[in-house]
Amino acid sequence: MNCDSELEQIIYTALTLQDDYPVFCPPPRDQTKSCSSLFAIFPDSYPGVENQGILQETIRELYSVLEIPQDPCLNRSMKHHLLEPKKTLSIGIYTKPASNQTSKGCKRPFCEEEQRECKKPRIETDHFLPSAPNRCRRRTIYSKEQTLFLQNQFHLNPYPDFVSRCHIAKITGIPEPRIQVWFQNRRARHLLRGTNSQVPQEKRSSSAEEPQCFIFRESQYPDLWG
Amino acid sequence: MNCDSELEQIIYTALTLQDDYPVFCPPPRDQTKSCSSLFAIFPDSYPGVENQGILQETIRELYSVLEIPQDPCLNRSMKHHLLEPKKTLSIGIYTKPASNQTSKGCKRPFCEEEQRECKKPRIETDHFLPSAPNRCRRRTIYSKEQTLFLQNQFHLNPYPDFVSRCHIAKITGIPEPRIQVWFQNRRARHLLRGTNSQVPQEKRSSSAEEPQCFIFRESQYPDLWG
DNA sequence: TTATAATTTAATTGG
DNA sequence: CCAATTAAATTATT
Repeated sequence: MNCDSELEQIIYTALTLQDDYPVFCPPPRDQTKSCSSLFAIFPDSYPGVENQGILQETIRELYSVLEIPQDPCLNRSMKHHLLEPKKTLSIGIYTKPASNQTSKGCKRPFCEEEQRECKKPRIETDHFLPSAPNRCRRRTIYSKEQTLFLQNQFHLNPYPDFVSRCHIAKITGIPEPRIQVWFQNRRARHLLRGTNSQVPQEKRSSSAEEPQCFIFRESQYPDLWG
Repeated sequence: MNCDSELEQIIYTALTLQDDYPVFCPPPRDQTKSCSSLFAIFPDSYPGVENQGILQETIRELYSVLEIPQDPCLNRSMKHHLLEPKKTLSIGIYTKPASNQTSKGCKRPFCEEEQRECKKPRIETDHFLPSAPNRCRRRTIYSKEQTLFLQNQFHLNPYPDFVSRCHIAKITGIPEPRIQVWFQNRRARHLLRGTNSQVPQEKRSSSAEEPQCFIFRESQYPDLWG
């Protein structure tokens, strides 16, 4: 896979995260300044990438659609891919130092107490947090076709790396962090780990060998492409 | 609480699991060899525990009563407590490498397909597995006193940890996994949908402070002590 | 039918 | 990444 196609995958997957981030990230303090300050963090050039202009534009669109606030909330795999210095695709997104607000690296939506209240029907919780639509994301249900596809992918490789998860995310339309969680839970339930059996038995694929070839033909999962 | 009393609690609780494991674990292939091969997995000594002989004997009894097959099926909390290397109470139960049968680490009773069949009225499932009495455990009923005690404990702390659940299990005679399920269901019913009030409202106890003191005086629950 | 035990699964936390 | 546990939703029993 060349750089451009990989970049395309990553950006596409990042775009699918947009449903997550309005929940995870509080809105920026000053809406008027958010855009300019946000775009200012991009470097002027990205060595190793050919179409600089398109890349810049795509990244701006990426951030705009994601509604990433001053402190970008990317998950670890995302950060790793975007910030990895040795990759030829190193983009280099920098985060501004937190000013006054205690910006926690928020992969998690809320602290413990807020989480408690989140479980209640929310009668008295909406007198603040004006723009937050619904702070409770929980419990997304995947369709039959999505689950079937995930199960098939799990059978092929129960340990997909970030790029593979991006592929799966693109096909299923599920954000990549949800894919990651799904595989974690699936491994916990259906993969006996740690115990002794040295039978082949769905093992973590060796990092040395080529990642397993996934079946991404549309004809096999027409419902996902409806 | 010293090591011996904690060990006593854990072992007692493990013994109360006996009703669960004949369902969770398939019977060993060869009944005549199960005992000897089972006892062989114990180490010769347990550093940090005083009464080695009594401990050995207790563990043998533990395994015997639990009818644990070659691949012990302990739930995760149990494994964590029994295998935790830094605990002074580290017992160190080893599992034999699986020989020919595909032994799964089963917290769940059956695999996915078998699990499906369990939900059905079971018409065709009993032509094999001769000694299994009833593969569907479901629906234990707790006595008035047990329920009352659980409710009181729930009022004191709706989130008991493993050790606390072991205490409750010992007093009530209910296996620890059932205790856990009971608290989960209780929280779902009486904690979350409480549209009523942000008053003290039964919150998860902070991990910093001492775990709440449970009332374990026999005089309060005479019926539980026969 | 209601109450509730049990099951499944996505999500969270901490290491 | 894993282990443990949670809430949410559902299933199923009494």
